[in-house]
Amino acid sequence: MITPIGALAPPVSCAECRLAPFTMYGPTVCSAPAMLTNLRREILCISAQRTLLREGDIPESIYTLYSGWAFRYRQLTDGRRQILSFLIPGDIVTPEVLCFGSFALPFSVKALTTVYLCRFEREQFREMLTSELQEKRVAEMGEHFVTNMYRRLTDVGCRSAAGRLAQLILELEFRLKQRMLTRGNVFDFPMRQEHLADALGLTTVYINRTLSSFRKGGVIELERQKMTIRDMGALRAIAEEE
Amino acid sequence: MITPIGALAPPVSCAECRLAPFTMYGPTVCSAPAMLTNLRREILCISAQRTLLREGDIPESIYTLYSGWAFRYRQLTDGRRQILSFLIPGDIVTPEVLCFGSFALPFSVKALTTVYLCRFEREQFREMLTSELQEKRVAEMGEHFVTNMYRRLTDVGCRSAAGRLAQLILELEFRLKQRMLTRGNVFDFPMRQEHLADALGLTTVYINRTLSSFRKGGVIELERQKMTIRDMGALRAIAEEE
DNA sequence: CGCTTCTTTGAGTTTGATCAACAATGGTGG
DNA sequence: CCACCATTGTTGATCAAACTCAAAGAAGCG
Repeated sequence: MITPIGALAPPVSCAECRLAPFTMYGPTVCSAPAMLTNLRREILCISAQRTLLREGDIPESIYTLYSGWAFRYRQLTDGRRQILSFLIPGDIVTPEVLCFGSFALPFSVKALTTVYLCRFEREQFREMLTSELQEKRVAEMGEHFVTNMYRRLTDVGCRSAAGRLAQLILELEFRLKQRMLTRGNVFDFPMRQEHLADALGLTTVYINRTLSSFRKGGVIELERQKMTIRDMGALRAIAEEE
Repeated sequence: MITPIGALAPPVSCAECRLAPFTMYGPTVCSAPAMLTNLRREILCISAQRTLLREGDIPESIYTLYSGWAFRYRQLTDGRRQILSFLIPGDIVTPEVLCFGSFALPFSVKALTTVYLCRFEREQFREMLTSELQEKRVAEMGEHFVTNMYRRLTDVGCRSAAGRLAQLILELEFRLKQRMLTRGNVFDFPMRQEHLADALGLTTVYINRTLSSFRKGGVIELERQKMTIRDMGALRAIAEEE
């Protein structure tokens, strides 16, 4: 089942969360769902376009994204913006705060759609994860995190427009599939072309042309915020630029 | 004093290391230099162009760079290469291994000049830093690390060739100054234009033209691997692109 | 000195940016 | 339900930043 974008509030008990089992805090939820529910301080609903966290903020809480999408970005003084990453349901908004403790954020976070967030006390959440031999999970998260960052940098530094876009689509498909948020090759894709442009270091016009070349080539379909991968092989080939 | 590039072997005792006080493990060295020296397993000398660590390696050791420069990079199948970061004397080669423990490296590391490395057992080095209330330092390192990564991505994604190059020069000047490795506005700059190109997502030819425009504008001088910033204000202005 | 690796420069090309106009789309209030 | 307006997406024409290819100079090194 695909989550209707930004529409669902989290259940009262974390035990009923259909998302949690597939996240990095999944094992904790499975072994002690009541504990997690107890730690949850608040459920927040934030509408599309609102800023959740601002560069320089020192967050005392850990937020998990239950439904809807968000993105993390840095803004230059002249208005240009680099989107650092997209957040999908089940993501922790600031994993680096889990790893390193609180510090002045070097980025802002904005809701792309309406989102529901679960708020936890930072230290409690940390202890929960670091206590019962789950440091491993935190470490794993850190690894994924830096690995992903390096991949992004490599993409933006080395790849053509088509390569970068294909790479991003594949990354999102992969992450959404892990969370059981795809149906076959169809999944939510709520970004405006402007977001894609800012994430990939391109302009909206060029994103548009690249997307339509994908469409004309029968590689993807994209309509009303739903992405369909029509030709996975072709998309992979474009991504690898072989 | 500027370290002659890649020429100096570390002293027998860490207490005499002139570099250590300015690094992230500095406080430890200052309070217990003998302990650090005891943990040091080996001193390695590796000549320029040699690969220190390969993508996929699972390092059991922590290496610190005592003298010389190195760089961390990812290579695409078609030969293109993205340099992720440059390592200068005093840097830990794989800080993420300190933060997250050992894992398959998502990048390779190569010596840019001849380098001297100090090798430590990973877990011992970690314990040393995490024991005596110095988790804070590890966390700080992690922060700097991710912050820097986001800056890099933003640079490559948003900035012009001149902006990126200026940004890189300023970053290196800043880091070298912290380690007392500059003399006024002069510092070592051992990279070939090829390395700059691969770090910034540009070509050598274009790096060359951008560098010579900087030179003609009286912004920098670069000769025999020595960089001189002639007009810091101008360089900053180019970097910010105001 | 001779060889190789770097750097520099020129000419021509490409990718992706800019500018501008217009078409869809979606949400709002009447 | 429709008219209206604000976003968002699409397309064309033109432009510029950065790439490619190629060849000649410097520098470094045994």
